[in-house]
Amino acid sequence: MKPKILIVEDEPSITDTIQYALETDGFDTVALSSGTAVIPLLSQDPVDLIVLDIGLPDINGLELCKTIRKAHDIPIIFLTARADEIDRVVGLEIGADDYLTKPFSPRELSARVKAVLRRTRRASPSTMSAPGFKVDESKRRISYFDKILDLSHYEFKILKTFIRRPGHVYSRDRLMDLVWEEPETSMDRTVDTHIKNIRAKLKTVKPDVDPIVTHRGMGYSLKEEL
Amino acid sequence: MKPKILIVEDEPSITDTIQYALETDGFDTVALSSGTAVIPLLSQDPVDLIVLDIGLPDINGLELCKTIRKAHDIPIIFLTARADEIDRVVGLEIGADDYLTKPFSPRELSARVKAVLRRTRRASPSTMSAPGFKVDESKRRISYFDKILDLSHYEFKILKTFIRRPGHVYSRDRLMDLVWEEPETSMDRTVDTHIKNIRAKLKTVKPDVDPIVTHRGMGYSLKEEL
DNA sequence: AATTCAAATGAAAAGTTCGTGAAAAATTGA
DNA sequence: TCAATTTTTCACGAACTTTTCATTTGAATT
Repeated sequence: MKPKILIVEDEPSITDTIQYALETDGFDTVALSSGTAVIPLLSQDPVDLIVLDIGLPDINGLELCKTIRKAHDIPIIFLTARADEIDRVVGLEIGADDYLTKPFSPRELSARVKAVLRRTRRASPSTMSAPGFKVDESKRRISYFDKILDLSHYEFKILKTFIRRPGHVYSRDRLMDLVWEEPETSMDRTVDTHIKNIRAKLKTVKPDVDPIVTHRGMGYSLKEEL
Repeated sequence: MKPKILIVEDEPSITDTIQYALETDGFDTVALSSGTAVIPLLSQDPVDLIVLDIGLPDINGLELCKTIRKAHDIPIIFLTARADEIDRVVGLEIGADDYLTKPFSPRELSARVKAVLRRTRRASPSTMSAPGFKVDESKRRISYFDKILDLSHYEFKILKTFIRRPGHVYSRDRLMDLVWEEPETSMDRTVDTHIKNIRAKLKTVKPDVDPIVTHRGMGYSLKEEL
C-alpha cells in the first residue's frame, strides 16, 4: 500500500525531479500542472498528501489550499519561490503542514513528505488523537479521557480542529474560516463563547486541567501535553 | 558541531556502554547517575537529546520527563526494564520521542538517537534560527537555548524580526513599521521599553549575555554569534 | 574630567483583550 | 406551531499589555 502523493506544479522540470525522487522512495505520484484541476481530481481519486506550488499561474495557491481544506483532510506541503510568503503560509492564515523554499533538494522534499505522513498517519484513521482526546468522525463523537462529550455542532468542529493539530495557535478569524460556512458574518465574542462552553464541558471530565490555551492577542490552541 | 547527548542512568556499566557507542558514532556525551541533577544541568549546559532511564532510584522518570518538557524543547528517548511501562510512556501521557527496552544493543540505541535527531531537526516547520533561537511560527513560540519564552504579542513580533536577520540594525522607526499595524502613532520610548522587557526575559535564560546590541543613535540588532 | 545626549529603567497611566453570565435571536425537531 | 436547544450578541470587570514619562545611567566627544 504505497501512499499516493499529488504534485501540483507548473514547471515540468521540477515536477519530473520531484516525481522521480518520491517514486524512488516508494511513493505513488500523480502530477497536475494546473490548480483548477485539483478539486475535480480529489473527489474521484483519493490521495494521501499534496505537494502544492503556491506560485501557480492559473490560481492563487493559498485560496486553493483553503478550498481543499474545506472538503478534504489531506496534509499539504507548500513549495514557494519567495521566502517572505512563508509567514502567511505557515502561520495562522492557512496552516500548511510544512513547506519548502525553492531551490530545494528532492531528497529534502522526500524526507519532509515522510515526516508529515508519519505525523498525520497516526491521526488519520478516523480516530485522531491529542492528549486524552479521541475523535470518531463517523459517529461525530469526541471522547476525552474515554468519556464521550456531548457537543453541539460548532463545538464539535472547533474541538476537532484543535485536536487535528495540537499546539497550533488558531486566531479567531482562522477558526471562523475553518469551522463556519459563512465566515463573513460579523462576530463579536462568538468564538470566545464557544470556547467557554467547550471548556465547561471538558471541565466536567477533568476539573483540574484546561487543555485549551489562550494566547493573548493571537488566539487559542490545544495543549500538546498535559 | 557534534550533537550533545545527555545520558541519565544509574547503572555505571550501562552508562559506559552507551557512552562508548554514542561517542564512537560521533556524538558528544554527558552522563548523570541521578535524576535530580538533570534540571540544574540543562539550564546551564544545553544538550540536543536526552537518553533517560525511567527506572531511576531517586526520582520518577515520568515526572522528570514532564518537568523537563515544561521548560525545554529537547527530544527524549526512554530506557526501561519493564516492557509494560512502555504503554504509558509512548502513549498520550508523556510523549517520548522513542524508547528502548532493556536489554538493547548499543548500536540500536545509536540508530534511534540518529533517527530522532533527524526527525526533530526537521519536525517543526519554520524554525528560523539565530544564535540559540528557534521560532515556531505555527505554535507562536520562540525558544532560546531550548527554553520556551513567554512573550507578549509585540515582544514576539519584535524578536522574530531580529531573528530573521541576525546582525541587521533596525532603527526604532523601522521596527515600528515592521511590527506595528499602525506605525503613524509615533511615540518616544515605546520600542525601548519593549526591548527592555525582551532583554529581561532573555536574561532569565542566560543571565550573563545580552544578545541584543544597542547601536547608539541608530537602533538595535541581534548578535550574529555569542 | 566635564559635558552632552541617547539609552536604560522603574513606575504609573492608558488601553486591550478575555472570560463570563445573561438575554436575545436563530435553528431544530417533534 | 411551539418548545427545546443552539448560536449570537452584549456589557462588564478582571487580567494583562502597551504606552508614557520622569529619572538615572553610561557612552562618546570635547
